[in-house]
Amino acid sequence: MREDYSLDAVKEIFTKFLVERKHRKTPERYAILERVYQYDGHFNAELLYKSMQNDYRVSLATIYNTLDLFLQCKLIVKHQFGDQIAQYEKTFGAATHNHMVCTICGRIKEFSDKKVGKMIQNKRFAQFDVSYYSLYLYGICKKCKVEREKAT
Amino acid sequence: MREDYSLDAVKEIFTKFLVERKHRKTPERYAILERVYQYDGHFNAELLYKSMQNDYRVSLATIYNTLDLFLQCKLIVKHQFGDQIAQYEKTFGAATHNHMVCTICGRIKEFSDKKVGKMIQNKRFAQFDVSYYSLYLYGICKKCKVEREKAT
DNA sequence: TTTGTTGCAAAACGTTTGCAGCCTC
DNA sequence: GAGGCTGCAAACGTTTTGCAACAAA
Repeated sequence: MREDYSLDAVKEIFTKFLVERKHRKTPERYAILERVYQYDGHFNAELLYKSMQNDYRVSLATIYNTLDLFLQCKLIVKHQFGDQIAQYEKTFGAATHNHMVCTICGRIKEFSDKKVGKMIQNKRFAQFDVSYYSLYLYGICKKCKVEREKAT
Repeated sequence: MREDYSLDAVKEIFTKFLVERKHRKTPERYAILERVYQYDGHFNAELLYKSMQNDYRVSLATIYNTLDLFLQCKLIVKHQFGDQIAQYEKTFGAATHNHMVCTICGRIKEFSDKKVGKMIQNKRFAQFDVSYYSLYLYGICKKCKVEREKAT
């Protein structure tokens, strides 16, 4: 994941991917890519779909289909934090970070730690080509901790 | 997560939890707990349900309800590796380990690395009480890599 | 006796699929 | 023009919920 990027660079990567795989360069795909890269944090398919309806006509099916393409060319990453809703996140322009998930309220907090990434990069995993990783810390956030203490 | 444990110890933890929270000690709950602790690797709700049907009559609803209790008292851990099916795993008796998920075939391989655990233990997370963590490495497993190379 | 828990079935939910029409290539 | 891609709606599979009957406390 890199912090310096331009939307054009991202589009270029996507175009290259589409051409290589002999997929078509449809306007829907680029419209979705632009919207996806407007999100700074997490988003899900439903949210993306609703946010696009005002200015672009796309179906949920196309959203899902297109998100899958973005996953394949690693322009986004997919998370599933305990509930059934898949969360997505852009990879370019997002600093490497990990997630703390509150097991009470479900809120997600990000934190960065270069050590984990370095450790994974340095380690050789037998017979496995690592393309990315996710580190989730589950626990209780400050807010819920305070509330719990108040209750007793 | 500890490697030395007895089923009795696990039951005791569960009983203590039920009493504390003023929940009832039903035979179904203990039957499910026993079955859950017979699994060495991952299992899902459906699998657990089907495996119990032969020797104990429980509904899927109760399975889900009970798994949730086990999660609350940390006797199991829940994973969602990309697909929609939640996977569970016992915590006692399972060595600390992380997961490598193949993005092509979905197969999951475990690996252990003490460094990650230590790093997390040593780090102080601002305003967040960590109870456990999950580290997932996504990539391509040996089998899929070989097959892909064969294809070209 | 009270009320938390159960099984059952139906509902809910996010996601996937089938298909006719459309539009890249 | 061929066939990949679209929107739409229906289907899917996992999980949740409502409710009457049951049983732990």
